[in-house]
Amino acid sequence: MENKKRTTIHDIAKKLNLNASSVSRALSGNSNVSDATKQLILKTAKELNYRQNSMASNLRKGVNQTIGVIVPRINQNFFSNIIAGIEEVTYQKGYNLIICQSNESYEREVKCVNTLINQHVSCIFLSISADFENNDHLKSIAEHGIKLIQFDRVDDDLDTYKVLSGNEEAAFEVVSHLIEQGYKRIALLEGPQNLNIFRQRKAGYLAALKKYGFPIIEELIRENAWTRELGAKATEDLLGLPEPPDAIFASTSDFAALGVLDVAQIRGIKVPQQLGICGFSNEDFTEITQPTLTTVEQFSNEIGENVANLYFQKVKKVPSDAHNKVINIKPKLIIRNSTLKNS
Amino acid sequence: MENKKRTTIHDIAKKLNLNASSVSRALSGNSNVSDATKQLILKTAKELNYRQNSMASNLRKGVNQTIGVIVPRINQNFFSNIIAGIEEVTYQKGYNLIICQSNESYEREVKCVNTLINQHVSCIFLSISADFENNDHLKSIAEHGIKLIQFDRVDDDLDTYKVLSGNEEAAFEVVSHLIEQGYKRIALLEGPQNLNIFRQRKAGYLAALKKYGFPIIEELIRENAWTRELGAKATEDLLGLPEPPDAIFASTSDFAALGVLDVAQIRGIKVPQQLGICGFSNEDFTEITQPTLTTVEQFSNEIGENVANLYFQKVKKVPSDAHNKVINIKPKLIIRNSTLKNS
DNA sequence: TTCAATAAGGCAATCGATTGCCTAAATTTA
DNA sequence: TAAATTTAGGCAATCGATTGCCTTATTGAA
Repeated sequence: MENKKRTTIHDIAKKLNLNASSVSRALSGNSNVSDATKQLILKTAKELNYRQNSMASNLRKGVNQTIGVIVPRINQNFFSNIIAGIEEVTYQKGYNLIICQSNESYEREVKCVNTLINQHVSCIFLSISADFENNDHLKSIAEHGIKLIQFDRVDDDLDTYKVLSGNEEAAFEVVSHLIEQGYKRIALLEGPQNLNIFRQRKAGYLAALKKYGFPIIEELIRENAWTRELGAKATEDLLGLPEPPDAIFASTSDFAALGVLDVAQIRGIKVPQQLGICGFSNEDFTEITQPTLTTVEQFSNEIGENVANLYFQKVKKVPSDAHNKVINIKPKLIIRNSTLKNS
Repeated sequence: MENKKRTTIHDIAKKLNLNASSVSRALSGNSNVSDATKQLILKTAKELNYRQNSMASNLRKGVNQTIGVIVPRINQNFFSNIIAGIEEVTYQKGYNLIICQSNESYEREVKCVNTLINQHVSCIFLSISADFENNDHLKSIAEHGIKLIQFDRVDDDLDTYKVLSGNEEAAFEVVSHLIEQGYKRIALLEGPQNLNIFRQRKAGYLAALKKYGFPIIEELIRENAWTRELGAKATEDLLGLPEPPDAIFASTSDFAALGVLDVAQIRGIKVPQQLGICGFSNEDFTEITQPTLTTVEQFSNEIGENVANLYFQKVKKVPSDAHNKVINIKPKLIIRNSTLKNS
């Protein structure tokens, strides 16, 4: 049933008593083929159901219209929206996407990189995994003549184009907003500090405290609270302090903020009156909770579009220029009820 | 700075005064190479930073360890979870994934298929777009010797392996549950009927009504309500009827159910006492709403895993057998407060 | 010591498309 | 009409890896 043999340009050539080179030229719209034979070739190509073999073509031409994308998890809103944004642009350009997920594992990230190198992709778009160890694998990308664009979670030490979200500014805005709403003891749920994004968010938190002359209270800063459960657990701890916080900034994610809200509801603590809560990323559910959650919109789709456009407009064209350039996608503070103490 | 030339097996051969064939054999772990030279080759391969060119290898071997996936939208939870499930399996097998989104457009779906055919992927996993027109493009997949597995939204006319969610059974269960809770006039928000999944959900709805001897009331069945906004609009209409429904089954999605809930809250209608609401797909937010939403869990991750396993266990091995086989992933009714009138 | 069997590795074709170079025919120009 | 130029299309190498076949060299058996 299955035609194992696919038709090649040689089949077309044989049928028309021509040489494969003419067929190739006709199909690629090249000159040096008369209009009559060109039409004939196109017609028989259609008849024989011919499809170009991209592998052969790419091999010969030494290029590959394929881009590799590595993200920690495909099925996280933030990343799947970035991928959607990337895909929108690359599709227009006729490029293919090979998508890999590192599952937050360094080992697996290395394997993904190796696979993509073997595939000779023309560029890799990467957001590093949570247990990032070192950038040897990223260096080897360049060694094999492959471009690299980092986004969101990046290795600062590496000299590549980067597309970032303004994490520090956003966190600064969040904390400023909390302070202006009258909150006095603001706790921070922070993520793994080997990731730039969490370092930056913490920096923004600290900068805002400093600006307003607030003291830095170490016991109000909690590490590794990035799931709903961990957010809840950290909140239990915080609320058990002799001097508990009156606001919690879940800088890790909206899920952590949800965990905070869970605990507040269980304990009958009024949000935002007794406790202010702010998350990060503007997940869908943040406008459904009671009260609705203040959060930060990161424009993930735009981040993806920018990454892809960066490749086509800069990296692909002027490779030597592709160093240490950073694009910042400015996030936006979305103020909702969970922090509106004053209103 | 960039080493444009990547090392090939010929470079290694030249350096060691060997023939490329020996290098190839050594690297592929083949016999016919002495252990001494094999070690030598592996060592120099590492020194020269050699990476196999998958394109060349695939071309020669006539195979391609790549699978194409086409989904309506990458950034929809249901689909991104399926992709994550697929990726988990294919990654283990050393296969790559090329992911495309049709954006619910038939034209674009056709283009995606063509791209994947050109890429010589070994199999395509597909869920059809909402404005599906005909299956010509799907037929051409087989004509080019490429396997096809359909999942979730499938073309029934086509003779392929399929992985489905038990939509009809699930809808039947939903409506039975509503009836058992004492709801008397149950409305249906339905999706485009050219998609099998929505036809099946409607069939389940009708079957349940029939079983319980309930009449089919056409004015309670509303088409194309699959977003939050459209769900809200349909609800406004329904509640404006002389005899409004006392339950609404948003078979299209949880988002539509959310729209229903919006309207109920605006109008001060008590859920579940005055109006029962049930959604579909078990989105994260359904357990956050007030009241929590009854819905259907589809186990999207498992669907993805099944699709991929199907390929490796059946389709790849016994191609001739790959016809008209259907795997059903049984969904589960998640009963929450929005339909618990009795309790 | 001789012959057979095995091991090690080279040669060259192949996968399918592309492209530089060359030739023959057709067309233009002088 | 002859020379110059353009056009059409063939030839063969190439991209990098693989593999069937063949040739030596080596080992073992008789």
